[in-house]
Amino acid sequence: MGSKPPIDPLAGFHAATRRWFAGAFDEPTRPQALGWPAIARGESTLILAPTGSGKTLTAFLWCLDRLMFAPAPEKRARCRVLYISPLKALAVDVERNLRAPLAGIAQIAAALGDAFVAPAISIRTGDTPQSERARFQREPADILITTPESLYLLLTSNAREALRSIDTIIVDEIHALVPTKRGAHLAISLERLEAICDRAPQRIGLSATQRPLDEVARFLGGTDVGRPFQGRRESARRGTATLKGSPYTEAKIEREIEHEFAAPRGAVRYRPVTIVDAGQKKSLKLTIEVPVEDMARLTTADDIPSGPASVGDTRPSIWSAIHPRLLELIRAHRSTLIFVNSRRLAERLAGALNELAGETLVRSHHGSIARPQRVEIEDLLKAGALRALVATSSLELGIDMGAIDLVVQIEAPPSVASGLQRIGRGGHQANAISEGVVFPKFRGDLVACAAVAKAMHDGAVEATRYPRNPLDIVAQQIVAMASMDGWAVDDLFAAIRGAAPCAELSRSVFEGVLDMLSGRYPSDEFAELRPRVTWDRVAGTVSAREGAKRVAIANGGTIPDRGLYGVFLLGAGPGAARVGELDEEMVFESRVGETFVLGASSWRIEEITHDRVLVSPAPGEPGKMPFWKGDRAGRPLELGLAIGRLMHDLLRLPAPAAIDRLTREHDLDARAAENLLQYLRDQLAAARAVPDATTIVVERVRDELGDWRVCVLSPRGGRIHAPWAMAVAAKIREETGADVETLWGDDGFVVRFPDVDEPPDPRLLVPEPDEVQALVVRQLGATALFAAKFRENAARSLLLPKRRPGMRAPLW
DNA sequence: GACCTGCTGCGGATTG
Repeated sequence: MGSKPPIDPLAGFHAATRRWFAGAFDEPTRPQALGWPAIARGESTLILAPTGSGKTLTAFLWCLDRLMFAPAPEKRARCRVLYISPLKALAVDVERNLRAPLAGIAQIAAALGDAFVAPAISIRTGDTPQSERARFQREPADILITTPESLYLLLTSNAREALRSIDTIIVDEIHALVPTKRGAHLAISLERLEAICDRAPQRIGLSATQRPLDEVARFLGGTDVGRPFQGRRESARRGTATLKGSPYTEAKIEREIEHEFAAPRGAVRYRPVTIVDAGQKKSLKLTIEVPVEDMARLTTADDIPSGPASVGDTRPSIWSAIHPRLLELIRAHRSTLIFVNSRRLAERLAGALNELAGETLVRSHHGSIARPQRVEIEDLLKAGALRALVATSSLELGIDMGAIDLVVQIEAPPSVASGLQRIGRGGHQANAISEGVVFPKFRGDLVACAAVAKAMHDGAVEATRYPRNPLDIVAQQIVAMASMDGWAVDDLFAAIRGAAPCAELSRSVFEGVLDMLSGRYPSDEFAELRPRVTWDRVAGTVSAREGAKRVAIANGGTIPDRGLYGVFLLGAGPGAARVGELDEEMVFESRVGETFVLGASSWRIEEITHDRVLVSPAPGEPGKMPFWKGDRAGRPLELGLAIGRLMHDLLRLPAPAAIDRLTREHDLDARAAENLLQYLRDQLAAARAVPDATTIVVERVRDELGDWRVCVLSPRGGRIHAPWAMAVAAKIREETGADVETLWGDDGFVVRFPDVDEPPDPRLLVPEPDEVQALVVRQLGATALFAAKFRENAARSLLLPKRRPGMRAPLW
């Protein structure tokens, strides 16, 4: 850790590898120079490597060297390197990026007269045809490139035999997986792999800037308890001991859940992982630009309709000032990448810019655009053939986009980490400065932009944390594991606990999952659920029941289905000409003959079937803007507090000093700084207080119906405000009997009191710290959020196995 | 009044 780079990081490589590298590059990048020694020593290694720092070779060059110049093993033990990407597009890109070094090194080795093996590479994702899947099983490649979901499927099929010889695992863009259930799912898959491997594989993780790196390293390495050391007979004996104890009372479960979150980490032994922090602070040139004099008094009308409801609407809008300025920036640069925070805005902005330009200068890119079109757009951008692209976070990570020389961010990015990722997508040739311009949309947004800019310069990314004890993931993996092997309960428990997210899983909660999977439900209401496994408590074993494997395979993975309709070109062949997808509700509100916009092009609806929308192109025609319901990101608490501190400080500075600080430390242009200060003055005049890191502002108003509404203003973000609003609703019901409606967001929450004459008591809005948890727990079950999350968790636990592959899954 | 809510992936084994 932190060791000095050796004199020549290439010294240990074969002569051909060295020569090829020296011919292709000036010198190793920092991640390569620092990472290779640890990899060469065979240590599991986490490398923090910025994009564009040659991370493919950082992770792979030792593998390639070894695969080419070590004697080839027998055919069935051929597969030795496993590469895991969170994105299919990145998997394809990596395969392409490996070709040049393989060919180059081979050529030099041939010239030198040295014997070498030409390693075979195989990609396995959802796009891989059946024939190739079968071929991999017959003739394993030396390097397998795959996704977390496909790895799970491989481990749950006969193809897993080819994985036993794997000695190196590379997890790319690991930061995108760590804080998610997708990551927890992968962590257990890695333990399943570890359990079948001839020897424990070396794990190599590649990460963007993250904090704390220890947490990411624990995730990568897992724990030592995972490897089942005990014989099965002994396991069985210990299994019987748990039979006598009565299973669960509600109080016991509550204590267990409490314990899960409070358990000290001391007892767990994590596998050693060498951390190589090769991140270097990238030079950022940021500007927060406000293209109007006064954001509170907008004069010009926006001439771009934003949907059917606003046709003919000419409300003043900041967009009419942003659009021309954006066009100016695009025309002054080679390739501009514009990030927005929603798909709808991506479409609208691309359309507006093209209209203003009088040509198709700009395309849009987001999760609802069909993959072939996205690939085409990405290629154009990579080649520098596209002047500008409006994207959501779909382009935040993954393949390198060398040609971009300007990144624009519309409104504050969702977090400091994503802001850094996004601005870093520009100018990422070694040591180039990343240039970014941020346009706030409204005055409150301006404050957030200012706080993020400073935090980005400081590299103050939000702390990352992997989920603890995700029982839905545990359930799914247990079914998959049992469908492949009979397991002693102790071994199963140990294997699951090898994954860092489950390292502190308690025995009784684990057995609770087994209870559920084996059909022991707390109520007859659930009796129709089919048990997936048989748990023999006397023998201490778990085995699969009929059909378990099919369910595990057809419902694997963690990403919830959204019930989207596919959009296809009318008359095109099956599978071909997919344009993208639309939200269920959007489709229900649409009729044949209407036009809508997708991918910055217009389409006419020709037919709507039960699972797809058939369209024909309608170039040049105005269309309505689709909407999609995504998950709300929710501002991280750390960013919320940074915003709060900034407001607090600014209020206590004389105006000239505040302006000075905003322009010098927060990258605001002069108009932006003046607008921000005016905003704070206006808020002070209106409410005599500004919400900040230490002040919460409560405002009471009567709405149009005469009902009381109470607004609680705080910058702490939706992740805090949601449970806070729930606690408030519970408290109000318990103390006054009234059922209130609540609404929350990143800047506070609103409570509506129907049929109440008296102005509500503000003390109801601020529950005591020691009552909050109980209030939230009481309220939670009645919320729509809980219902949605419960449904997702049930699906991940394989309790809702209704999905048919390739078919739209309706949400009701 | 003004701004108006992300992304990621996706059967295997066998039969005819």
